[in-house]
Amino acid sequence: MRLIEKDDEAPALCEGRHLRILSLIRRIPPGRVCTYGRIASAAGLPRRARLVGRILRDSPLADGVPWHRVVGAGGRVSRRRGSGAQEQRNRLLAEGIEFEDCDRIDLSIYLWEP
DNA sequence: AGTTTGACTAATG
DNA sequence: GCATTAGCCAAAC
Repeated sequence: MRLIEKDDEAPALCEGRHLRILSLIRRIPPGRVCTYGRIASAAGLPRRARLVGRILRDSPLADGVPWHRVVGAGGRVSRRRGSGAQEQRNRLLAEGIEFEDCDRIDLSIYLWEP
């Protein structure tokens, strides 16, 4: 039996975590949103909200996931590089989501929980 | 190998 | 409300 000499299994574990998070995001229905923190908790990773954002930003596996339906706690669209935030706003508006005070989403209406 | 950097969040003043 | 702090930790530098 071959001993594990290197860390060639670690990436698979990371990838599993990524996939678990991404598959949750995929389940958010159109016209609804979820938060980074809730996605993380639902994936069994409480207090790992930053990981969710980082995956959406970096992972090549994030192709095709409705990233625009993930918002910050309190229903705010997170800042980021480029015009992604505006794009997210547009997509959410296109799905019928209304903003309050021009920048906040009412989670009591639009929040989707896994 | 140590430090910095975030698509985050809850708590506190 | 806004600023700060602390917790979080994988990637990038």
